[in-house]
Amino acid sequence: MRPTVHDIAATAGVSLATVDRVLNGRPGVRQTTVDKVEAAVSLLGYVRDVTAANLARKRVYPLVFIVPGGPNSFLRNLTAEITAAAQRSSIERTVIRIETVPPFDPAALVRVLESIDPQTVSGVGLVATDTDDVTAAVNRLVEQGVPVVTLVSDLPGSQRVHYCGIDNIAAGRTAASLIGRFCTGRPGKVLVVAGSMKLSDHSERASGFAAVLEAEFPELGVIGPVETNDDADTVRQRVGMALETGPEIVAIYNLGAGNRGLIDALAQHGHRNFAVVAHEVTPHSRQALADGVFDAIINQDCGHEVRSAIRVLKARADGLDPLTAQERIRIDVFLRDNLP
Amino acid sequence: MRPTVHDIAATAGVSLATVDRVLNGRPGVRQTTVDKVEAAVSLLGYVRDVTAANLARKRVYPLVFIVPGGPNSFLRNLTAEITAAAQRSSIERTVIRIETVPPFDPAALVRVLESIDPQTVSGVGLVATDTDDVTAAVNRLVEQGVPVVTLVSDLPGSQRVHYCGIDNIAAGRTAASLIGRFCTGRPGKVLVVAGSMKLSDHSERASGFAAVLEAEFPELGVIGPVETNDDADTVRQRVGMALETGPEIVAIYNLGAGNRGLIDALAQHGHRNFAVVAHEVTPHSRQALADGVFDAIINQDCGHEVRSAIRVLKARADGLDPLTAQERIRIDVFLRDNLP
DNA sequence: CAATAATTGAGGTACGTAAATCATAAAATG
DNA sequence: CATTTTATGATTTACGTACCTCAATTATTG
Repeated sequence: MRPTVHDIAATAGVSLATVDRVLNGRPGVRQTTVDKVEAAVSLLGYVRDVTAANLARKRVYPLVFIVPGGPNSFLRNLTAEITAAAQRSSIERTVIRIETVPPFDPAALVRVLESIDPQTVSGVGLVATDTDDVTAAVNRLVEQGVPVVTLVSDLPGSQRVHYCGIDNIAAGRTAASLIGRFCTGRPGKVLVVAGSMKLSDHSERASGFAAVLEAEFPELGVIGPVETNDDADTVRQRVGMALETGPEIVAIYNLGAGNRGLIDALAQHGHRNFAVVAHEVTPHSRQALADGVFDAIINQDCGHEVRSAIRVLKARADGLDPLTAQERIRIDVFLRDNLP
Repeated sequence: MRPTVHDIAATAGVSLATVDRVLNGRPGVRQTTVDKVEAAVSLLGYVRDVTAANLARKRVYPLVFIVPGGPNSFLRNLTAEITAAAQRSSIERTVIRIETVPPFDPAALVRVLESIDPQTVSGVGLVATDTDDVTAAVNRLVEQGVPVVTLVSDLPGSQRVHYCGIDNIAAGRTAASLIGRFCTGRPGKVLVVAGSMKLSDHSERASGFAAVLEAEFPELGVIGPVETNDDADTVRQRVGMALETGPEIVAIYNLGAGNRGLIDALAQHGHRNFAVVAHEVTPHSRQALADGVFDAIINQDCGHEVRSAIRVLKARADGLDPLTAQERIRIDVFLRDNLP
């Protein structure tokens, strides 16, 4: 049987009340007594029964998630996963509030971050735009004792306690490997389409992609990245233009959203056997992969990301270190045949 | 606040004891009273607080896992994951016993299955050999009320309550897609290496692979599958022989274990730019991928499989339906650049 | 109708922890 | 040394559920 607080009290030769004071960092215990209790804890290998503790203290974790609005399928899916997590609230003792902000609007993000009350909120998750004002607002929250995690897109210079998302440099490198091999020696250009270089996930993908292409597939050059603000119509126009004016294009890497626009552009153009790699499984991209319009999709499981974010925030709210090694989000590579 | 048994008792107009009798299926309650209580439950949306319930009943789940022994890296890793889960036992209220059996020995597997006491064991997980005697032994256990799950390799004709592993037909198809694309039009033969066609995972991969290759890449033919019993030395010999006598080989798909032997054979042969796809990330296969000897690795995360198996067995032991949709194990595709 | 059986209520204890109160003991202060 | 402060002990209640006992009520049977 695993040891309980009673066992600790007995072996340390102190009362239950003192054990409780030590374990929960309450004042009024001499250092020598603290040491005695901690010795007993490590001797017996005591671990607090978190479920019993939560039961006793009626703990809840009020969390806030900030997600950009707009039609982006991936972000809507992310929001749906947060909502699903909110519905498990009663089981997980979380109280989740979702704040929607206009996309590509750092100022709005900052306003929401500043409206958060450190007294009543025990953790914040956000999809960040990598700008100085957002970084500052995040740092301010963290300094007030509110753990903040970034989702999908990181804020590398900030004090955020964790990033819940894929390694985007590796994702870009993977895309380059795939495109390079799918083209096998055929020289030409790769059109790179991005949403915004202000999003660190996009800029990281672009740099990883360019690095591998240059090093391993010198016969392929890069056109772009073309910025589209993740708008499908813009993607359609820019890709259409590029395909007409650049006959040497043999592959396309869309590292941002707006896959619908890419699919439309390719349909208009009459397929010229491009190698096409895109990001995120959505209804449209899934269909394109099944139809052979896309060759591969690089995906991040946003359900995993949300659940990981919640675990990390809860752990930090309790002053624990989350097992960071177990919270790594994998880069999924989907071909037509392993699409779930 | 979420409703408690007290709330149920109050709205149903019965005592706490009666609510308890209904919720836990204890006898001695009139049907009309049962209905009243159940009406209150669904009216208030009551969900039992599992943590409090487990605390009160001091529930433990004694589980048995049966894994083949031998040097197979993947299976050793699987065993390590089960051991890791066993170390979380006190938290998860499981008591896990690991039984090691000789590999490729159905009779030994049957003996262990028959030694299991349905009274004291609340669930069993095993890596199955797909033979009739094993199927029969599994069915006997299930009929005695012990839920059984298969890990890694399924037992399709049996009564096992769940299969914790990847879709191996899809895995084979994915391998074919990758090899087909990596060869882009270059005609030739693909050498297929397997452990044993008695393992349903291996035979399913082989059939998925052959199907896609025939349908989509008619310029590529199949040699094999060569059976090796997952022994690295045998793999080395058989691959070496094949490469010498079959100069038209352009790609290799090892759908079984023994990657070490494959790597050795390729090294001896002096690389002739084969497209090589193998299964499972192990220290050797990881190195081979990094070195460019392998082009892709198809992987299943055995940590996920073990955790999923435990969740399913616990749920079934409590008479609950596990959320099968959430227990699907993904097919990971790793290239050099997205290897974790 | 009485005897018996089936059903329900009332109340308690337990699980492991949190958190509070109040009394007592020890240490520090003047 | 008396007084104040600080530490500690002893005890209790609570969280939501399980499970037990015993008494009381209601149905069912002969």
